[in-house]
Amino acid sequence: MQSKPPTIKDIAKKLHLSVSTVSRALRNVPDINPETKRNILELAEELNYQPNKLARSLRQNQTNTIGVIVPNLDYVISTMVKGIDEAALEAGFTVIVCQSNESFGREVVNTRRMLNSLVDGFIISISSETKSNEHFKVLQEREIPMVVFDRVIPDILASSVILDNEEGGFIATEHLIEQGYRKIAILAGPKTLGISNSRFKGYQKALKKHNIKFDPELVVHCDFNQDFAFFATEELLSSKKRPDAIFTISDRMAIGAMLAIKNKGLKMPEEIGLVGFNNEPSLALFTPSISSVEQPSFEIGKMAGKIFIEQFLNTSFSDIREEVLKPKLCIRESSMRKI
Amino acid sequence: MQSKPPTIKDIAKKLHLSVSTVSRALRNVPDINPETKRNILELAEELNYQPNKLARSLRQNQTNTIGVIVPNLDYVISTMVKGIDEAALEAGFTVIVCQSNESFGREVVNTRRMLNSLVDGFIISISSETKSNEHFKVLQEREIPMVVFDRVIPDILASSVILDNEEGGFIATEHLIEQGYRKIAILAGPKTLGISNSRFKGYQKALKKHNIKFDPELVVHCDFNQDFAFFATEELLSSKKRPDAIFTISDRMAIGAMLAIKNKGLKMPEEIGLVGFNNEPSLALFTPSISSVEQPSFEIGKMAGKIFIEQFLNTSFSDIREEVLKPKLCIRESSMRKI
DNA sequence: ATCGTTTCCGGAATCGTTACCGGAAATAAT
DNA sequence: ATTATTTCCGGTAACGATTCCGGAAACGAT
Repeated sequence: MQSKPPTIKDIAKKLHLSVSTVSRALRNVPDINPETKRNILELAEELNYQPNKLARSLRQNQTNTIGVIVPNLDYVISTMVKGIDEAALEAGFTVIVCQSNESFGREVVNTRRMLNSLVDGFIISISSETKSNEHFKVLQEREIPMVVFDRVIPDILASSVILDNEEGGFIATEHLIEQGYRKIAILAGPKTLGISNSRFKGYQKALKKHNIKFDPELVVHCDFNQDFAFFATEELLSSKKRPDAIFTISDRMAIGAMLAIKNKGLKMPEEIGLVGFNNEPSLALFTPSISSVEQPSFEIGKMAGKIFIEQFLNTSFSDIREEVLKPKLCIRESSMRKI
Repeated sequence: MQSKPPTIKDIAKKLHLSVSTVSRALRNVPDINPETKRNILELAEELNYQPNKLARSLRQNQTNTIGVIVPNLDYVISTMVKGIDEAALEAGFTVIVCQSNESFGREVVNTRRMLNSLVDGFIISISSETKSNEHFKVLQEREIPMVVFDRVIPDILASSVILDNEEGGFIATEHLIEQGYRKIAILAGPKTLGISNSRFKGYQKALKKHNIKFDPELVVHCDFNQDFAFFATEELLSSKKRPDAIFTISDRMAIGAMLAIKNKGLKMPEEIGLVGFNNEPSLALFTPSISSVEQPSFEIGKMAGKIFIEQFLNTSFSDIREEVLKPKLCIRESSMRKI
């Protein structure tokens, strides 16, 4: 009994019209008698007609779909994706999300697969492995719209929406300094990532401003990973130069650090301070609750989406935009030594 | 300078062949001279030819894409989706994920939109609002393959993969009983959801087995929501019949409950026990760490994916399968009163 | 009455691919 | 040598929509 979904042809036949007339009625174009249009729309409604998107996209060479490529779907990024989603929805676009799982290979594959006429363009946050940008240059040659966000791609001509990561590193560090901490360690992320370096730079800037000598031994580069952070912290705590505060550039790392601190039996915030980055909701639930740098994730995503749409609709060559949004410090128990 | 991507036609023209020959070479079909096939493949490689999926899908009336509709992307469900992803990848399928955000309306819309020739079938976990299943009956009439998982749809003929939720409720409750708790409250989810009721049933069964009288006042139905759970727990704790243990059917609710318990100044697990459901990773990080029922999420997803593929490839009418996987209790500090 | 303009519609090409049919050439069988 | 069978390839019609072109009918103006 399986009946195929009705097509434009079925409607045309039943009303003794041509497919072109039906097509005109179904879209919002002139050159159509209001009455016949009404008839067509009625029958379409009755048959529950739904246009075949494949056919339309094939013909129009346009899919009204944005390909979003992200390294993972953690709290921050999934919030950003929601922002993209909202911007897309408002413009009648659909979003397809692909995780690269921090793998360069999958990033390349995903880009290629989506490019096969599935999407009109891309909104991208690169994987931590990604160093080359060859696979994106192909897109540029074909003039396929592209916006990068969060983790941007160096040396590529595309609009970008990012957090002011340097500012984030700065306010976190300065806050610790103001709370009286002096030997502040940083758990920085992988050196390959721009966001790591920017946050690290902000850290250094804050130290300099307050005349605290920068000590390279208090810097640990490790993966965005709770376990790595745990071990790194253990090592820091048992070294001669035991820090009296730790700034981690992600919350996962902050949690790892906290576990190590608890293990060591140190009191927080009295003996050691801690500030994370991202402000994931669970931070408020720990004892002590953990301070963190909050970023406007949803807004970043939404802005990326809006810029994409804008550039897509602008047939004329639109300008490259670089949006930088400001972070905000969220102070909790883990770093509140002074009342 | 934007050059359109090469098509099968371009290849044909350059090699003075017909498109049908090229098409044959590009697929794995006989009726082709090995040498010409080699030539074609070489040129395709050189031009970096990628088949246009839209055209292929339009022609074949098949997209090799599975539409996955979920109420949200929390820890458990996103793990399940990863399982689906893996099964799909192995079979050469792509997955498109859509969140209904627990809204019936969006579920219907998403289903309809995806159905417009974007997907070959569905793997679904319904929203908590969903009561009617009309929008799925349409799928059945068109014989569109469909597998339900996690939260199943009542009264519909489709294969399903779920957790043994009754067993989950049972082992959690029995564990609390074995730890000496007697007045065990349950924060059950929305009454509309099958999983709520099953877990509740398991709870009752455990009480009965151990000859503990069931007390309806210790049952609270509320949303899967940390705040609701917080207030519900506050109320429970200040009532005459203050419970000495709480079983929540989700971890979010467990966290809410724990906050209320801490607020009240009760000692855990000495004065009150707590067991959650889902075993989210953060549970281990709280003090005290929270016990929870773990489900094999990835396996559930992967099995759903496999069954889908199987049914899709089986043109003959395949059997309805009902897979029920077993949960596992993960005991932590929040419920360990006896050593 | 003639010509020009609108208004409205149909025909046909097109998007890139696959599927079916048939036919020429080469090979095998009688 | 004739027939039968492979082997390999081309032509063409789909799939379902959009788009361009042109033309018939209706209307208006002179």
